Amino acid sequence: MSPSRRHSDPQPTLATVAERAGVSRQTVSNALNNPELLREDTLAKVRAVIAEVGYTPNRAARQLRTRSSHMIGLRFEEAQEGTSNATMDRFVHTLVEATARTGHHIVLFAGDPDDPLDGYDELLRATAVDAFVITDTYAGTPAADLLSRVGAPYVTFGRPWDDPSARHPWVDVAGAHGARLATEHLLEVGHARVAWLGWEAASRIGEDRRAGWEAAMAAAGTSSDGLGVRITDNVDAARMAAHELLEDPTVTAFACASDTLGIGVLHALAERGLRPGADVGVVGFDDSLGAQVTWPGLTSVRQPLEQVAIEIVDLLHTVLSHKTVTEPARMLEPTLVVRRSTRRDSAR
Amino acid sequence: MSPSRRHSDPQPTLATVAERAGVSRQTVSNALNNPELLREDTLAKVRAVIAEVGYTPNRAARQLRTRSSHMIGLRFEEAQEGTSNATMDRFVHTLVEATARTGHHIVLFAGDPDDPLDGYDELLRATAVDAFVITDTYAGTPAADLLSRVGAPYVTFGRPWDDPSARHPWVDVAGAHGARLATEHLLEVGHARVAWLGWEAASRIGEDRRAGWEAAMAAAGTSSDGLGVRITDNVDAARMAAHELLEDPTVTAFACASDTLGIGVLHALAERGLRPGADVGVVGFDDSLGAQVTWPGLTSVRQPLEQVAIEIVDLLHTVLSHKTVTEPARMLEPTLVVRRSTRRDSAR
DNA sequence: GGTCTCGTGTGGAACGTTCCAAGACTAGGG
DNA sequence: CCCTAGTCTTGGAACGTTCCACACGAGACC
Repeated sequence: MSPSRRHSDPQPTLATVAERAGVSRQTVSNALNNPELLREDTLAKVRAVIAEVGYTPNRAARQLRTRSSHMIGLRFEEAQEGTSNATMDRFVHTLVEATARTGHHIVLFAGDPDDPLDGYDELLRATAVDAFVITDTYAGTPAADLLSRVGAPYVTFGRPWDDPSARHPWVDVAGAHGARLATEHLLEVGHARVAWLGWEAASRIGEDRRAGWEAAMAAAGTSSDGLGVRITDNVDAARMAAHELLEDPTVTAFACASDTLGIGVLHALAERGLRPGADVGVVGFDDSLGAQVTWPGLTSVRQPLEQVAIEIVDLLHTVLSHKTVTEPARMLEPTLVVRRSTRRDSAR
Repeated sequence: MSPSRRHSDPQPTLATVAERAGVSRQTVSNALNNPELLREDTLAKVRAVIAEVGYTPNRAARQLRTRSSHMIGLRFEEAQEGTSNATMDRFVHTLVEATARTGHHIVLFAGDPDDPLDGYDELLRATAVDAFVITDTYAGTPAADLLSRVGAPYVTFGRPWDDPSARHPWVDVAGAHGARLATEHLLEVGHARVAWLGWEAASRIGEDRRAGWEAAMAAAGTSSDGLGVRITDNVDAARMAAHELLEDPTVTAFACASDTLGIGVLHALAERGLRPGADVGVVGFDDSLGAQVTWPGLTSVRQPLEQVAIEIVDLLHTVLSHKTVTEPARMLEPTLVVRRSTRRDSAR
């Protein structure tokens, strides 16, 4: 029994592979990164040895030399009730899958909720990540500004609301279009006066969606006066607002800025003995799990989050390969998922 | 204007700091990693320079030398409808925060859904992560077995169902206890015959929870014969099962293995014109967003996911510092969140 | 006064990779 | 036959950090 016998064989390195293949280290490196430089038989031989010993390049060494970590930073925000938080993992999952295809990984980091910049520069200075994906553009874009200033690559999910002249790459979903789809659907189903339950005026996203509702109402030639309400994103606030609007019997439909609000309306209907769909139409926003499971099913605007993630990775890839981004801004369109809350027939 | 002027100053390194502070590289390294080795004034001087130039150690270099990346791998599973998926981001968020406190980060990776091992050894061989957190112990623990075999550290969320003799560190929530709490609560509120809606027998977690219901029923001296049902985790299956059970007028309460099933019961009640809480009691499991927003609010068993994450990080920390783990298995207890679906008074 | 210890600080080497400049071999042209 | 151009391969250096062995000076002890 040899005394220095290791519990398992040490990790194979470039040198190990080179020796076994009878070539130099650099040749093995080329086999991995520039295979076209090698003669066919040499390449085949090296590859065989790589497979045989199960060699994988050491990321740290590669990162040290090339100054690129193949890691993408994503600040994982505090789970805030309501908004699009619940839909976040649909997005993150596709992001992980899409980045994997280019050999990148997603690194999550936390940050002080009161400091939108916290965490970014630490990772950057430690050269732990190559780029960032920024998802919170609700409250301006301080993180994006910071990264621009230090010249770090990033892509945002969300347009630069405050600065239309910003030239950084971003992907967003046309919320106004989604609200318009929702409203048009309700009008088509036969509702004349469609109310809007939206967020406070400070929310850019909320105002954008509201604009879609207004546009659809205007296009139908219906006045939207007194039908639009701004409240906080919370079931009870929506329930109470719905009760108030339903005092006017001509109001028979609600388009909402979120599923939470839509569910609040359903609560109000339940309390009034009104049937969702048959009596009053309701549309939510985000197609969250809540919309899917709540009784009797809430029609909702679905954001193409998978596509958003794919576009973001595509932009990241372009930015990281130092190409100029020809089209840095991409706006995607949401779709409508119809459920029983907008079906006039009460048949199941 | 100097011709070689860079857009921004290059990253400061250990050498930069050493030179400015008039000490050697090693002394700066010690200031960071072994401050007790330095004289007080030297330490102060070095720290001042570090702060002044904004130095952060390069992770790649450190990782290369110390062979530890301070990264924790987490395979981000496909979002599967139902189960505890919806609650996953509550868990992940705390995990990120807790790991940050020890200077670690979470790296997400994807894997072929059909291959539970996919992705693990690639990260491992590339020395990209120090350890893993494994969250899917439903279908056995092939990933854990792989990691054990190659000697890689890991902690699982979920006990080793198939192998009680397994000695790896894990954290889990006592599902049986949760179901027991749910059932006892329903009995206390005045329901005599509490039905159980659970998953198929193949689910270890499902059977564990069911055992809690059976225990509570037995303790109350009530027969549970014919009251336990095994179905797939889906709203409609639960709705139909509830309709069937409600044909027996003595059945006035349901404990469920998931919120999805609980919501299915609420659908059935709505269709029968029965009032949740007042007429029939319903308890779900997981305290998902759905339980919180669905009308009129679903009482549910809440898993202490934040605590689970904290315990996992604690175990990871112990494992990574090569200490022997004194208590590798930790079972946490869930709590009951009471909402209107179990309130007999119909007052709001 | 020499030696031994202790508290501090130093410079060389190493981690595993890729960049760089140059070497070895092959083939083609004068 | 030599020179050159081109193809393929090579060893040395470098990335920024930490490990290691050792140097230095001060005080304690014999």
